Amino acid sequence: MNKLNSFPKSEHLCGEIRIARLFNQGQAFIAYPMRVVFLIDTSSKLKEPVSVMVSVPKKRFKHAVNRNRLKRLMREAYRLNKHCLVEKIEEKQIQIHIAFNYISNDELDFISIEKKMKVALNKIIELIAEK
RNA sequence: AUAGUAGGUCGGUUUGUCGCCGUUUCAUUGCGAAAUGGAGGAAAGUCCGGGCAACAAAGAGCACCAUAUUUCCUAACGGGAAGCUGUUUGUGAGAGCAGAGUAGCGUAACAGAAAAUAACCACCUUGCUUUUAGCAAGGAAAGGGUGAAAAGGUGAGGUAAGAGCUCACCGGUUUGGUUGGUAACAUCCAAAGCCGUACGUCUUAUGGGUUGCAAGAUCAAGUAAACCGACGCAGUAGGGUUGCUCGCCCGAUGUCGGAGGGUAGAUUGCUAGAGGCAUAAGGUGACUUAUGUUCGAGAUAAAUGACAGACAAUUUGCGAAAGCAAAGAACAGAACCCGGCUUACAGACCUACUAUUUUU
RNA sequence: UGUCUCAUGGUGUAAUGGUAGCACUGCAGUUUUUGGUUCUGCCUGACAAGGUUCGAGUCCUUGUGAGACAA
Repeated sequence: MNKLNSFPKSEHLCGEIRIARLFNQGQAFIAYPMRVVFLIDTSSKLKEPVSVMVSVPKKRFKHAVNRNRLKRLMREAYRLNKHCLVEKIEEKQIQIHIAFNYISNDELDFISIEKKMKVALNKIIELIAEK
C-alpha cells in the first residue's frame, strides 16, 4: 500500500490544550475559501511530523449534512496532496500543527477545493522555508 | 380515465481505484496483513412519558405547575384505538378544533335607550297646570335603524296599556321514569313557565423530589482556601428542607490528628432491546398471547468518504407520435437507550373508498 | 449533547384582549445672508402559519431566526 496517501487518526490534531495553543500563538493567512493557521511546535513528543484539523462554522452552514460533507472534502483534498509538505517537514526535522477553517458562504465542489488546497500547502512550504 | 380521501410499505442499483472507524484472526519490540461490519424514517425539533445514574428524603397546611367527554390499549404518557356531544370546513370519501363543575364574583371596547335586579323615546292610568300640549307620580319588556350577542319563537286569549300573565304548537333546560348500550349518550313518556352568550376568577379530581451519560465509576501524576474526627467560642450568628408558615435538621473562623477532591488526559458507562420479522389464535381496533426465526455502528475537534464508469425512476426542451438531446434522486447525518408527538420530504407501490365524465 | 431566554418603524424601548405610542434618525416646510439650533408636519410597524375569541402585538400550538449557560 502507498502509505503517502493515508490519513489515520494519529495525524488528526486533537486535545483542547494543543488546539488553544495553535490558535493563540500560530501564524494565519487566507487562501480563499479557507483560513489556514499553523504553528511550528518544538515541545511535542509525538512522532508524526504533521497534525491537521479541519473545521466548518455552524453559523454559515446550518445543516450537519453540509458541514460534514465540506469537512470530508477538505480532508480528502489534504490526504491526496500532503506528500509534498510531509517531505519538506521531514527534511527539516520539525513538527507542525495546521488548522483549516472554511470561511466561504458557498458550498464548493471537490475540484475547486483541491485546487485551493494545493495553493495553501505551497504557501505553508514557502513560509517555513523562510525561517 | 382523470382528480382526490384514508391507512400502510419503500425511499436508488452496481463495477473499479484510493481512504476512515470498530471487531476477529495472523504476525509482533514496533510498523503491519487478511477477513468482516459500519446512519434514518424521520437519526431532526427537544414537546411529553419511561428506563438508567447520582444526590436528597420528617412531615403537615396553603401556594405553584400539568392534565380534565366515555370505554379500552400500554411499562408509562399530556400518546394511541373505538365511540359520544357540539362546532368549522369540503360536492363527496373525509378532515380540523373544543368537551370536569357552575353556587358566587368580575369583564364585554365602539355603536346602541339598554350588555342585563334595563324605562331614553314612543304606549297606558291618575293628579295638576293648561289647551291639545307640558310637568309630576305610577304601570308596562309588546315597538325602536345599533351590535358578535337584545331577554325563547309563532298564533290566540287577556288587559287601561301590556307581559309565559294564560293556552295551543314548536325549540331548549332541569327532574323522574321506559327501552338500547360496559359507559359517555341516544330514543320515547311524564312533570315543572324553569328559559341569553362568551371568557376569566373560583371549585373539584388526578399526578408532580431535584438534576441529567458533559449523569456516574475507575486509573497514574500532584497538592489545596474543600472534607472527616476530637476539644472550645456555642447548639449562638447563619444555613438547609420546593415558594411561604409551622415543624424538623445541619451548624461556623481556632488548635490537634486523619483522609484524598476538582481540572486536563485515559479507561469505563456503550450498546440484545418494554428488539425486528413470519405464522397462528383472540379482539371492531389500538394491541395481546403462543411458536419459530433473525440480529451485531459506537465515534469523541467526533468515522461511515472521494474520484472515474455503467444502469435507472423521474424531470426539462423539441416533436402529432415514435423518438432525439440535456439533467440524473427528496428531506436529511447517530452521540446513553426506548415508546410517542411534531415538523421536513422528489418519487414509487399496495388496500379500501369518493366525485366527475364515458362505455357496458 | 443538554438546559433556557427573546423577537414591535432604520435604531432603542412602552402599552390590562378593544384606534399600536415615545425618543433618536430620515424627508419637507419655517426661522437665518447661509449652515446649525428652534418650531410645524410627514414617512417608516407586530418573525411566519394555524387556532381560541365578536375582536389577538397580547392567550394557545407548530415552525423560523437570534442569543445565553454547562464551557
